[in-house]
Amino acid sequence: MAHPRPGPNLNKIAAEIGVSVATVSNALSGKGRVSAKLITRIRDKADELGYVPSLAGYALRTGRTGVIGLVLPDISNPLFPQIAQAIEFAASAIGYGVLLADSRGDVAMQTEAVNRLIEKDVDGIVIVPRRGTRIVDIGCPVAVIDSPSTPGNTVAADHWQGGQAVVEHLIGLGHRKLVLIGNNPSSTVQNDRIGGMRSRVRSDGQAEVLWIERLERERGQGCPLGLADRIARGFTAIAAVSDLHALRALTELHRAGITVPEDVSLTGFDDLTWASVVTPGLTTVRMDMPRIAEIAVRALASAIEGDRGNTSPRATIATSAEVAKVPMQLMVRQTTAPVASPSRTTDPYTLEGKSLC
Amino acid sequence: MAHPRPGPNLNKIAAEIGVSVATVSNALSGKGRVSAKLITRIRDKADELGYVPSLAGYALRTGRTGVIGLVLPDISNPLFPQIAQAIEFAASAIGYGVLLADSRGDVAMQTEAVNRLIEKDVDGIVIVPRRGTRIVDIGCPVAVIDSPSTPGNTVAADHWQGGQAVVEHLIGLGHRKLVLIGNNPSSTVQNDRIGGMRSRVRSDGQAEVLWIERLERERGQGCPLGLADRIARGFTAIAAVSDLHALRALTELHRAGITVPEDVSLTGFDDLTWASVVTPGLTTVRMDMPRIAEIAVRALASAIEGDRGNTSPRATIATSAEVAKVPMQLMVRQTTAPVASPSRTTDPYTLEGKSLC
DNA sequence: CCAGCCTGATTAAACGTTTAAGCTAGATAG
DNA sequence: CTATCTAGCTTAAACGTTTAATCAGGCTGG
Repeated sequence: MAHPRPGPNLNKIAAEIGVSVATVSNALSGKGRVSAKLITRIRDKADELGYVPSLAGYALRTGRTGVIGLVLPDISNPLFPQIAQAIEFAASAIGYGVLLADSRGDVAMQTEAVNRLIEKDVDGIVIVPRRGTRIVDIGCPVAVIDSPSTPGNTVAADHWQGGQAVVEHLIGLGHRKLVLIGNNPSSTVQNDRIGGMRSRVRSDGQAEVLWIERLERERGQGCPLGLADRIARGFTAIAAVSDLHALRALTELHRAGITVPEDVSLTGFDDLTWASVVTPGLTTVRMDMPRIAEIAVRALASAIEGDRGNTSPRATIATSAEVAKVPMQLMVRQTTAPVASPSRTTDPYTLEGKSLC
Repeated sequence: MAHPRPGPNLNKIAAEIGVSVATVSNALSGKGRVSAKLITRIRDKADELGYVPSLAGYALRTGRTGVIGLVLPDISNPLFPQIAQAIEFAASAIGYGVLLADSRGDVAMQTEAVNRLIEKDVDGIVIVPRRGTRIVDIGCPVAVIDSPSTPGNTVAADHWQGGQAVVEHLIGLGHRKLVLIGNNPSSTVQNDRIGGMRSRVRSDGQAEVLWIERLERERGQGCPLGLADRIARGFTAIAAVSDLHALRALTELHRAGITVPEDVSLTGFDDLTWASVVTPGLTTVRMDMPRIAEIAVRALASAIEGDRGNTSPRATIATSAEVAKVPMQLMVRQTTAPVASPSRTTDPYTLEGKSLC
C-alpha cells in the first residue's frame, strides 16, 4: 500500500559499490574524508543509476527544504507576471523552488497565505505586500519587495529616480509645462514617482498634479480628466504614474482630436506587457525586475543559510540589502517627441475612445 | 549547528500527555483505534501547543509531499495571472501547495522545468504547454491545460463554442459580413476559435479570415490589415482571435477614421485584464479559469491519491476528465452594437477608402 | 619499537512521521 | 473455568538523509 519512491537512493548506490551509505553521502556532498578515486567511482555510479536525492530525507535531517514562498498581493496586478518570472528565475538559479501563494487582494488572506507557506515548511518568504499592509513578524526569514516604507529588509525599485528619469527625458525634448497624473496620493510608490518627477521640473517650468481618485470622487467614475483644457493652456507633456493611466489619457486625448506625440508627449510607468505592442509604443519606465528579484532572493538565501545556529523561533531578518533601491530604466518609444516639432515621420495614431463617461 | 525545527512534534505531545507517539499520530489522523476521550484530549493538547505536522517527516514516510508543480509556457503570456491564480486557489482549497516553474518560452526549458519540479518531489504536475509542444512521458501524474490535441488527460476551454458564442452575438445584432482575424493557422486553439465562428455564420452571410502572420510575411511586421477596405466592401463586424489582435484592429480602424462600435463592431478573445479598462470596453469572451483549474487540480489529486499501490515508475495518467471541455463566457461590453444603428452616429463620413496596404 | 597522528573508511543515531504487528486486560462464549 | 475475542494501547521498524563518533591501519617521529 505504498510508495517505495522509484529512484535509487544512497543505500542502493552504497550496496552496489560495496561501501557504507555514509561514505556515499560524504562523497556526493564533498564533506567528509573520502579518497579521490572512490569519490569519482561513486559519482559515476550515482549518475549511472540516475540518482536524485530525496528532498524529504534531506529536509527531515537538515530542516531545510530548499523552497521559498512567494506571496503576491493580488494576481490581477498587471506587474505580477514580471515579478513571478523574475523571482522564479533567480530562485531556481541558486537551487531554490518557489511556492506560490496568492493573497487574492484580501488583506486578511495575506497572513493566511503566509501560514499556508509555513505549513509547507518553506525556508523563507518573499512578500510583495498589498498596499498599506504591514508585514507581521513571522517565524522565518522574509524579504519584502517594493514597499520601502516597511521596516526590515526590503528591496524596491527606485521610483523617485524613475520619476526623475522621465522628466529629464521630457525636459531634454524641450517640454516645460507638464501634467502629472497619479491615482492616489496615499500610495507611497506613486508619491515617490510624482516626487521624483517634480524634483526635476525646471524653475522656468511648471508641473500640475492630477489625482484621479480625487477627481473621480467629485465627478464620478471614469470622468474626463480635462486634459484638452490643459493642452490649450500650454501644457505640452503628460506624465502618468502608471501605464494604465497613460492609456486612459491617450484615449481622452484622441477623443479630443489631439494627436500623440505631435501635439503632446505622453509617458507611463511600469512597462506593462501591452505597452510595447500598442501603437504608438508607449514611452515608459520599467523596474529592473530581474535585478530586484535577484537581490531579494540572495538576501533571503543568505539569511536562510546563515540561520544555522540561530534557533530562536522569532523572525530572522535577512541581513544584507536592508533597503536596497534598484534604478528604473527609461524605455523611450513613440509617445514622446520634441516639443513643437513641425512634422514627425511617425505615423499619427488615433486610438479614439467613444462612449463612456 | 542545526535546526531542531522549532515547533512541537508528535513526541512532544505524546510525552506531555503520557502516551506513545503512535497513539498521537492515530488520534490526529483518525486511523488506528483510539478511545474517544483520548482523542479529544490529544486534539486539545495539539492545538494548545500549536502543533503543525512536519511535512518532511510525512513526506519521507508516505512519499507524498502535498505539493504540485505548475509549469507555464512563458510568463509573458498575458493569460498567465488568471491561470496561476486559479490553480493556486483550487490547489490550496484541497490542501496542495503550488510550486512554480516557468519555461520562459523556450521549448527545451519546458522539460528542464519539469525536471526541477520532480527533483523537488512534487506529487503531480499541471502543465500549460507551449504551443506545439508535446508532453513527454514523465514519472508522475500530469494534467494538461488547454492543449486539446495532446493525448492524455486534458482540460481545456471550449474554444469552438466560444467562437460560436461570439458570432451568435454578432448575428443577433444584425451583422452578416464578418472579418475574422487570426494569427497563425497552425495553432489548434486559434483554429478552434475560428472554426466555431465560421460554423455560426448564416448562409446568407459571409466570413473572411485574415491570418496575421501570413500577411506580415508578405507585407512586413506590423503592416496594416486592410480593414478599412473591408468595411468599404460592406463588412460590419470584426472578430479577432485574441484581445491583442482586437486592440491592433482598433488602432487601425481609428487611424482610418472608423469609429467603434458605430461604424463597425469588434470582438476579442481572452478578456485580458486591460480589456475592461480600455475605452470603449472590449466585447470579448473569457475562459472559465476557476472551473478549468478546479477540474485539472481535482483530476491530478485523484490520480495522486489513487496512485497508492501502483508502484510502476512509468507515468500515471489522471483518470477522470480525460478531455474535459469547459464552456467560455461571452463578455458583452461597448465595442459591439447593432448594425446600421440609425441614431447616434456622429455623421456617416462617407468612408474615404484610405487605401492602406 | 612504541606512542601518536593522519587518512579513509564505518557505525549509529537522529530528524518526524506512519503503520504493521504485538501486547494486555476485560468481556464474552462455551 | 477456560478459551477466544476485541478494544485500546505500545513497540518497533521504516522512509532517505546527514553527521558526530569511532575504528583500523599506515606512517612518522622520537
